[in-house]
Amino acid sequence: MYARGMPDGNPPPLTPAGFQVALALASGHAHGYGIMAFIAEVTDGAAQLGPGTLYRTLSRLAADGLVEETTDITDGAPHDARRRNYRLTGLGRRAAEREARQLSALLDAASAAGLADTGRAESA
Amino acid sequence: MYARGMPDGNPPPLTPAGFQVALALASGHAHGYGIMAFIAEVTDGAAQLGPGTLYRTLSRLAADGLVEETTDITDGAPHDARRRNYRLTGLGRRAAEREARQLSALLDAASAAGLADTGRAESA
DNA sequence: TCCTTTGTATCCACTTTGGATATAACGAGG
DNA sequence: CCTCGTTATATCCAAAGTGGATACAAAGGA
Repeated sequence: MYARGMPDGNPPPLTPAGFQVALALASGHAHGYGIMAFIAEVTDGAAQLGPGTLYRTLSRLAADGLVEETTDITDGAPHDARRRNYRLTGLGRRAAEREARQLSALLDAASAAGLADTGRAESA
Repeated sequence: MYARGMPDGNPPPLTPAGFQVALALASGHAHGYGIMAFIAEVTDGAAQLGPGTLYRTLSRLAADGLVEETTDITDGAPHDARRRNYRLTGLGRRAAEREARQLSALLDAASAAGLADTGRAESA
């Protein structure tokens, strides 16, 4: 029995913060501080992921098997012993993909309702 | 003083449920039950907005001036006295638009990270 | 009449979040 | 070497948001 979602089955739903963390990891940011910076940058400061939410979310994701800590050093970075690096597991990736699909459906509806400057397919 | 956000200034951020409700209203669904059905339909049953969250969210949005109750009957519907109809205010619309923009930014990042089957601009 | 569906409302327990606080290693400058 | 600002992780508390059960009642068809 795992905390949520079977490792081989369907991934559990992601919280908003969980999705943001997964997105940052998928974008090549491996450690906490980098994740915070990335999210702030992508959303232009609008969505701020504070340390409380961030580290709690990381542990939860790890406990659920969506994320795992890595030991391999990202060479290019000067090796900071304080850093803890993570990567998405297969399950975590599937969870993020699913969440993205759902958000996409909502945004399509938003476009249809005239709430979004349709960067999405509006025609046809 | 208003609960959150000035009526003329910047709208307050929407909760996930708040965005869904606003989206449903913008899509022409005026009352609670219809909103629930719409969200379930759009997300293909994945995101379920239960009655607890729904009605609580509606009152909160109303208290914050993002939504207002309407008395005008949507003719075409057989007039059901039980229904309470709502519409988005200007402030509410701006809040929803902003939220859509933010989600859009996150989804763009998700596309860039290979998490989404890019329905969005990937080319160029 | 009876039963199902539509419709709104409220309650409780749980999860999630935001923000403050603490602690410490890193790196640059003096 | 010492100090200071930044990077970095961790934990705590109070507040906010959510999910689901429960309740109640009107509408409408059989």
